[in-house]
Amino acid sequence: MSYKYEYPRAALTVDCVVFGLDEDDLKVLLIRRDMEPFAGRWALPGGFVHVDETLETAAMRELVEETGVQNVYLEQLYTFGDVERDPRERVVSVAYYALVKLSDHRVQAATDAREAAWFSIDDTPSLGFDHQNILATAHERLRGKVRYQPLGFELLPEKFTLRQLQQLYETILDRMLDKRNFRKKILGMGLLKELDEVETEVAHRAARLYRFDKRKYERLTKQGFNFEI
Amino acid sequence: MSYKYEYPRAALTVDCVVFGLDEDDLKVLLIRRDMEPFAGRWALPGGFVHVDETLETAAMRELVEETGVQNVYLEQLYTFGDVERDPRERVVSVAYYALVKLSDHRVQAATDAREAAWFSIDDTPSLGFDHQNILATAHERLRGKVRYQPLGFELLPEKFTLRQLQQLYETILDRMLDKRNFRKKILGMGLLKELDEVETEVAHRAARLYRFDKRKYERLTKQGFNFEI
DNA sequence: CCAAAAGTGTTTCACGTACACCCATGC
DNA sequence: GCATGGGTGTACGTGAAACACTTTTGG
Repeated sequence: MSYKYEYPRAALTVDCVVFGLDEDDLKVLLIRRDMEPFAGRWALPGGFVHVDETLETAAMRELVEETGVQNVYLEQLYTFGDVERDPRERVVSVAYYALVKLSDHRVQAATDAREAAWFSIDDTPSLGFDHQNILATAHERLRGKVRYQPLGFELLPEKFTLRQLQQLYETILDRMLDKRNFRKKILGMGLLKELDEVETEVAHRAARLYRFDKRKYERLTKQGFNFEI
Repeated sequence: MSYKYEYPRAALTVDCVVFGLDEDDLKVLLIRRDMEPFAGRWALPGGFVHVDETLETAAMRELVEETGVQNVYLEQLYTFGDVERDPRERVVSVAYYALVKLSDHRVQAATDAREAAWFSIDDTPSLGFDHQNILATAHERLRGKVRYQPLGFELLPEKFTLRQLQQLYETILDRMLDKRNFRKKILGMGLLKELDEVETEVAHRAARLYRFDKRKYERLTKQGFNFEI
């Protein structure tokens, strides 16, 4: 108890909403709390911001510590500052959302000492604090932003089929898309590099694999191009 | 010096980017600092968050205290948390942006004891802290959002002409719009109520006045309507 | 009567949308 | 050979964009 201030100060935390895509199921990574308050309840990974680290650094650090998740797309979501959002004391939380390639992270999340698990976004347990609210805000942001920014590729493996990509949009936007129109539009942007590979281990004709050309996207963006599905 | 904590804590502030529209000039409200650091320099209005008030409350309180601005559209922008952004100590700032009807606030801002003034967005003085960065972020957000949400009306008087509205979009989006197409589109949405009044004190044919029908907008939004210019 | 801005329709083109069949592959 | 999904083109309608002149009013 050795840090003193003239006025009382709110504590500052970060919380992370980690999204992953499992076939046609949007999932979120939760941890089970081992301390009060809300001990035993599921919650978003997160924790206190150290005084000598940036907010983004804190978010990444907590993600690694609590879930093993690393090297992911991370973006600030919103800052939640209701006075009573934490029963202990005044805590302001800067929320982030992360997009991970589930194929890379399926195992790691389970190997940590703390209990971490993926839940379908529509079937989450009751969460502590105002985390239900944070989760809903993140979901809404993802739905809104995925149409205008190439976020979706962060949820897929490096190499993917057009069907996977279409399914991603159908899952997140929650509506069916026409196959021919979808392919016309996405290929018409010229941002997908067609690979000389096809998917394997499927019991039917194998689909061609593509890779997102991030360099080209950045180049076009500077020239006024706008991504849109 | 009486509040003690086990770990050091960042201080928490709010900063506000207040936009106003003066004819065809987008302006921002700045205050001149009377204390170190950056004493004498211009900066965004803002200040420390009290431990018993929400972030939004703090932003509104600081706005009133420092500029006299009241009853404005206020929205959270982003939280800035670089470690060295304040030379005194670690300070995390939650930034908000506000849209005001300049006609209502032109006088008040100047009557406060502290010096406050409106600057053209493209001609601001050098700002203290990372406020130049916050300002740029807010400007970008406004430009991006004004096309998809009826934010613009917050910058105009209750009653306005179509010319004023078009000029608003031209100013914020920084490109010319076709008069006939603009009118067709905006009137086609059915969100403007045509009044039985015309502008006064102009040296030519007076234009009809309109009012934005917020109720109708909210009703349509629930039915899936999307505002777009 | 002149200056200044208000107000008004039509044509063209691009793009979104709807829609159905053959093909390649693994079992 | 059959089940499964991969891959492909066209027709139609809607909406965006380009574009110029007449009307009203105040001075």
